[in-house]
Amino acid sequence: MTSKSSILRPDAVRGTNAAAVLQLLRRYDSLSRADISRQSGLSEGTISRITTELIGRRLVREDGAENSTGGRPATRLRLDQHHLALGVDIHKWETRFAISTLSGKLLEAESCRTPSSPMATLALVAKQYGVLSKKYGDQRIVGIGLSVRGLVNSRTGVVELGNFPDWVRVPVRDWLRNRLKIPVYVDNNVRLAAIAEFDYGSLVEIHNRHCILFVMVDEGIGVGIVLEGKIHYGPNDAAGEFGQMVIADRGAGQQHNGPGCLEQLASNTALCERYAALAGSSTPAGSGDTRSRVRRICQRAVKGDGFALQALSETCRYLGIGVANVIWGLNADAVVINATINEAWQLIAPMIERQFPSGPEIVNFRQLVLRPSSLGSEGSMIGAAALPFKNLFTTGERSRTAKTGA
Amino acid sequence: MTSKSSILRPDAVRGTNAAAVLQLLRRYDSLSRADISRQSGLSEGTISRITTELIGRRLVREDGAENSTGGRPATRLRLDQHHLALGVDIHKWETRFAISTLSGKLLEAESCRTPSSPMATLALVAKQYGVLSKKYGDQRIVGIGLSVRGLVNSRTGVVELGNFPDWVRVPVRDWLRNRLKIPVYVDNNVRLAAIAEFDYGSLVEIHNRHCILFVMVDEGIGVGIVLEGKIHYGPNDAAGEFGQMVIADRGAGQQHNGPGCLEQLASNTALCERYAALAGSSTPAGSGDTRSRVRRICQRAVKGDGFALQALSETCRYLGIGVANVIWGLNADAVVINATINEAWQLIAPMIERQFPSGPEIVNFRQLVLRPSSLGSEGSMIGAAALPFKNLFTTGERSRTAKTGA
DNA sequence: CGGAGTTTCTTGCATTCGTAAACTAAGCAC
DNA sequence: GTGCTTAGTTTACGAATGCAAGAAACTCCG
Repeated sequence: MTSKSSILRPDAVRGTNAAAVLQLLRRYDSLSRADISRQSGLSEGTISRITTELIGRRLVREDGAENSTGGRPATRLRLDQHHLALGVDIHKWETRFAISTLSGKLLEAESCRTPSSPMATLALVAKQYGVLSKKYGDQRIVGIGLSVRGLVNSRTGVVELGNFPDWVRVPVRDWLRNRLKIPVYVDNNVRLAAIAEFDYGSLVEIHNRHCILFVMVDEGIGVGIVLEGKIHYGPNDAAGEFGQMVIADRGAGQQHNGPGCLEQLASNTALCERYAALAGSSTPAGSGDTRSRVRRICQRAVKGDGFALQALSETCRYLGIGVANVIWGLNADAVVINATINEAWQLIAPMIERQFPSGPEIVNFRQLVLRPSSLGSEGSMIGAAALPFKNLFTTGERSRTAKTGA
Repeated sequence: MTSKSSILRPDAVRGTNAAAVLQLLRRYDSLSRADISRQSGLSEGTISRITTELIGRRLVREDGAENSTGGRPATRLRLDQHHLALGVDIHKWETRFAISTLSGKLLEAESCRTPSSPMATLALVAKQYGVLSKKYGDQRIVGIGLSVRGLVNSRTGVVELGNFPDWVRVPVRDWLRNRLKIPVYVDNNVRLAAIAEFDYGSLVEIHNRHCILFVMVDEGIGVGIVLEGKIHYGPNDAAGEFGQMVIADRGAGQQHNGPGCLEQLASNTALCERYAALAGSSTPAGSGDTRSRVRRICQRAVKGDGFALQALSETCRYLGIGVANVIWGLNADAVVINATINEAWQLIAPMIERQFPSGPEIVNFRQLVLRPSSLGSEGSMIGAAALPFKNLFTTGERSRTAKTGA
């Protein structure tokens, strides 16, 4: 396996380099051929040939000219907006749809209540695709990407165990692909948000980083690990469950989701319970879902409410310990937090950082960057809608999408 | 950065494929050209060209013929034993030297007391190289690999902070290279042992695995993370310090090597203290170094000694929690333990495994393999001695070593 | 206004790969 | 010895990149 996958063929070269060109255009939005040549190190001739191919495939588009700097003015190249993808983000109560371009811009978004059964949900996706496919004309939507909460096998496209009833071993990809005859991709929402943050987020410092921890806190805690620009899936597509990490062992027997694990100590639920315990039953703790309760706690903390501050501080202490644990092991150089408590970022950032050891001999935490997510709750959606384009940016994917248009 | 590193040139193809061929020969010891073609998927013609080049560079050698299976008998190919590397494993008290071949076999080993200062140690290495270089004749020793305990930057070859006095920012690589004019490589002992286990170890199940945790327990705890056959260094070459992971937070302020961290709970030192506390001062707990004390505890546990068993059990419980924490996050599919307590493997394996959650919905721990290290204390040495050959197995490294012999 | 200088982009040729297929080599079986 | 089978080599061909020459387009300056 290791041997076969590391084999190279001459025709794989073009694919890889074309992917690198597309990546550059995604990051810098607009570049001339000469710019690409300088950035990539490939010769101008090669870039010229690659771009004409990409323009022919309608992946890249010429877009006016730069001002001259004393010579022939450069032609601006951008990602073409021709190809579209349908992104679907399935929450517990709400399912959202969006159309996205190659550059990750969402053209239109729509949302509706999530049907009660998995199959009804898939049927809804199929119906929505039908409508949009007609609206945008022939062949423009090249694929569907779905974001699902829970355990997803992205290789088989099967939702093994969703975070909602009845989502057990649902063959999402095959069902939709057989019905709609277009490529379908499925992945976990945390990983998708992590990838979106890296590929389409606006945090400039992130792009140069080699090992990024993307921490999503909601009613659970999940971590997306981005290594050298690629997400780490693990052999069973189950990596990132650091929420189960035991950080406050009390001697009891170990079990799934036990009392001392990170998720039990630092999730939104934990924060709410902690606040309720402190403030007593006098405050309306039980109203609304967890997320809006957390928002209210944040607002009170910002105003100086002692109970809110204390609850937030304790929660962040545990979150900081958890993140620090992982940094010790992976030597991550960037941590991106996607959490409801980001609302009070100015307060929580130092609370988390306080748990990071410092000192002249501690090298793991040097140059570490801690940032709030730049995409917020849009992350999984953008990641989902980018899934059908993923191969273009990694292998160049010669055969599909092609149509050798023109 | 990401863009430049992902660029491919046509001439990089040969290097990559040659490296794949060498990897195959390393794993299977002996293969015919036809075998290599089948295993790699490359055509027979290409393999023929690659092997003649490798034979010319004295990296591969023909070695007799197989018995015929009805046609022309196959010519056996093996890694050539011509090129040698000097491996140096620096412990606190002892420094060991060994000569290794391309296939990772140690030809001769020698050891002596580690000098008190870093520079005296390097001078000793230089002297030893001089002796061996003469003994083995011209140019046969192509490089030196050093294994050092502590924080090592393998890119710069600088020992940032060794686990012995005065080893602070020692430019090991440059000092030796300038003096001896041959390539010098330095790395951390845990990572080297991890790589050795994967590349040269005899655990067959390990080779197919995608994410391996190599856990080394001594007076501290370090973890080597092997992803897709390559070790994870992290941006500052500081990954693997899971020994600092907090697993039993007691509310105290977080600090380096604090009381609740894995290393404090599951290292050899912790086991000794635990046993001493249980058995009281009646037993000779203080005699010998930690490692031999741990060996004695293991022997007693095997014989059924209650205190020894309890101490071992508690220690393994923590070790199991720590390993489980990492598996949740990385979804590793193999764990290799290199520890003094491996002596009582039959006892400790179930103690560790007891901390691994199981159940139909737990996918992270499915198909997980837990094994004792097959190389034991030899690991770092083998890894060190393999360092000078590393590039051959990854990029094919056309220029160096070459000499275009013959 | 026109030529020199400059920067951008394209095109033809040499080189380096791998594949496919023809071809040589070497053993077995009858 | 003749066919059959497997192993290994060689040659023609297609696909990439780099290099260098040339075409294109704009500025500057006399």
